[in-house]
Amino acid sequence: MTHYRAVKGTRDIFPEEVVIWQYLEGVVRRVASLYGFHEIRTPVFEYTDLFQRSIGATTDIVGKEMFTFQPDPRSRSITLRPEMTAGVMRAFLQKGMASSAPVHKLFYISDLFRKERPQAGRQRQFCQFGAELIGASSPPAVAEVISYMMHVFRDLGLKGLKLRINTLGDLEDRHRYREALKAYFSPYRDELDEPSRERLEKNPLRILDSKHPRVREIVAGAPLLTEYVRPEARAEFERVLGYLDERSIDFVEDPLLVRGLDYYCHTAFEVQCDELGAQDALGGGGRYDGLARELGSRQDLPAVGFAVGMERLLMAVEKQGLLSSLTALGPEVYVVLQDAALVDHALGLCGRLRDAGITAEMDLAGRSMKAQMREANKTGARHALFVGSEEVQKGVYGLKNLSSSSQESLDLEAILRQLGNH
RNA sequence: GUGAUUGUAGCUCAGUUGGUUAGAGCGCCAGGUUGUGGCCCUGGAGGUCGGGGGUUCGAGUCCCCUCAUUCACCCCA
Repeated sequence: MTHYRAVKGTRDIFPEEVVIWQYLEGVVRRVASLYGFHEIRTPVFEYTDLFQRSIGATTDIVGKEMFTFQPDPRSRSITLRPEMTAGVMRAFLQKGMASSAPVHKLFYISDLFRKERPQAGRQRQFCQFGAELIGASSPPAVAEVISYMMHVFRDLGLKGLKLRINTLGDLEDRHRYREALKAYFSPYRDELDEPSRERLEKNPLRILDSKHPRVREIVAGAPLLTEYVRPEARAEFERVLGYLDERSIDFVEDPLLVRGLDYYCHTAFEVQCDELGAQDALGGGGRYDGLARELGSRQDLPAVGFAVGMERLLMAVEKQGLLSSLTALGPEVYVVLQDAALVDHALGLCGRLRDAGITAEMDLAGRSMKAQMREANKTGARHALFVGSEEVQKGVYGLKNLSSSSQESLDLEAILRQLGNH
């Protein structure tokens, strides 16, 4: 054990596991193209104020979880992105994408950074896939985004996920509700836990999803957001639910669901998975119509999006035993040499095979034949190709099928012809 | 940031009331006769017992500190 370890909250992904990641990413990309979402990649860091402005200065993310630094004393502070939406919107506005088409559908698979204490399902560097639909946030647009997300889960074979959904109303609804909550909670002030007490002033909505037992009791009697959402907003929300029904997407309405980021309004949703332990949110999202203006856009840009934790997705898929058939493919041919003097010739053979599109490997450590055969077996190679002085002389090699153990002598042309067909 | 947990070979773990050269399984490497794998057999390499200090004739085993891990709170993906 060296004393160099991966930094707290980060981890390495080795080849065996990379196979799983590639599979997940593949599904995400394939389904994205089904819906017409196009991939975007933005820088891993942004100017700090972008996040302060978009996510909200009072949120935990901005308050204590960002990796922030200054490249040098005179330059602007920059921050490792703690989420993707802000950066995507910034890129969108910077390029003026709004003027090239009214609606854009973007998706991403990107690494994010948050300085939290690591735990099951939570790391300091983690990956999310997500989508942002910018330019519309009508019920069909919201349904489109949720459908994409659920489609990915469905294609992976995930079962028993719980989609919780709620409407936060528009800014005015929220404002009125906020005041009502303040009025309701104030008498209980002394019974609230420390964090909830702080939120009472800054962001009372967040008290609603507290896990503190006593706070939950108090919350049970609190006025519901539903009562403050005006009929028009409610009607829109109903349309969203209608579309979900039509697409057979199961959901549960949850009036207590409030998402943590300031920019959400109207529809908000979250997907839970029991198999994940304490951090059971697989993903979440919602509408953020006000964000573009918040970031300086002169026009309103309605938008909806979501993000799903890839590590959590991987855990869920693993827990549900959905990865059994995933294994890395071994080479078509493992070249086995009888004597170290023949490396040059073997190397040449490997080259010919590879040029013909046939995967080929050989021993690079000068090991015995027995060791080479064991290695061939271990790599999962389908054939062993024997190279000895006799073979080299005649130009005919032994090609052994490693699963049937049958072997035949063939010249290079015949080998290429036989293996090239697959 | 708070609480708890664990820390012995690459991995999973044993290690007896503190007592001679710290063990197993798996993995790895090499052999099992003359140019050929999977099973099996034999042998081998590999450990500052997380680190530091203390108690003791003697500590992997007890005490303190420290670092790291894991889980939970908080929050979120």
